[in-house]
Amino acid sequence: MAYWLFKSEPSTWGWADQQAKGEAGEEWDGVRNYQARNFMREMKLGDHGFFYHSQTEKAVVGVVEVIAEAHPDSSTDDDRWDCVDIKAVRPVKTPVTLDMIKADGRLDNMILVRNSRLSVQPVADAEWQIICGLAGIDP
DNA sequence: GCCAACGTTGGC
DNA sequence: GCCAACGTTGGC
Repeated sequence: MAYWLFKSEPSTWGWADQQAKGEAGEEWDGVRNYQARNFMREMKLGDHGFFYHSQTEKAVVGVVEVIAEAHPDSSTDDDRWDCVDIKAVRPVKTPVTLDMIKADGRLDNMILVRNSRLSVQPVADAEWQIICGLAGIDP
C-alpha cells in the first residue's frame, strides 16, 4: 500500500468537514496542479493518506483512505483535471505540527518540508511510520 | 499582511 | 520553444 498526504486550508475544507462525510467520503476536487493530479492518478483503492491543515494550524490531523481511484473532477468541465475520493478513517491523538516534522531529522526529505506548495504528495513508508508514532496512532 | 517560491499563461 | 509577467499558495 502506498501512502500520501492531502493538504487543505481548514477554512475551505477541514478535517471536521471530511469526518462529517463519513463512509461516503468526498471528492478531493479543485486541484489544478499537474504534479498533484499525477499523484492522484497513481493512487489505488485502499491507499492511506494524512490529512494536513495548512495556514493557521500547519499540522497532520487525521488519516484518510482512498475510496475511489482517479476520475474526472466534477467541479470543472476541463477534462485535464482528475481527482480521487477519500474518506476519514480516524483522527490523530496528537496533531503532528510542521514544527515537529521540521525538528525531526528523519523527516528532512519530506516533500512537505522541501516543497511546501504541493497540495497532494507521496509519503514514504518510513515517514508514515515516524509520523504515526508522533501522532500516537498505529501505522 | 507580507513576501518568497513556484507554476502557469501568453506574447514573441 | 523561450521567457517575462502574473497569480496563487503557504509559511512566517
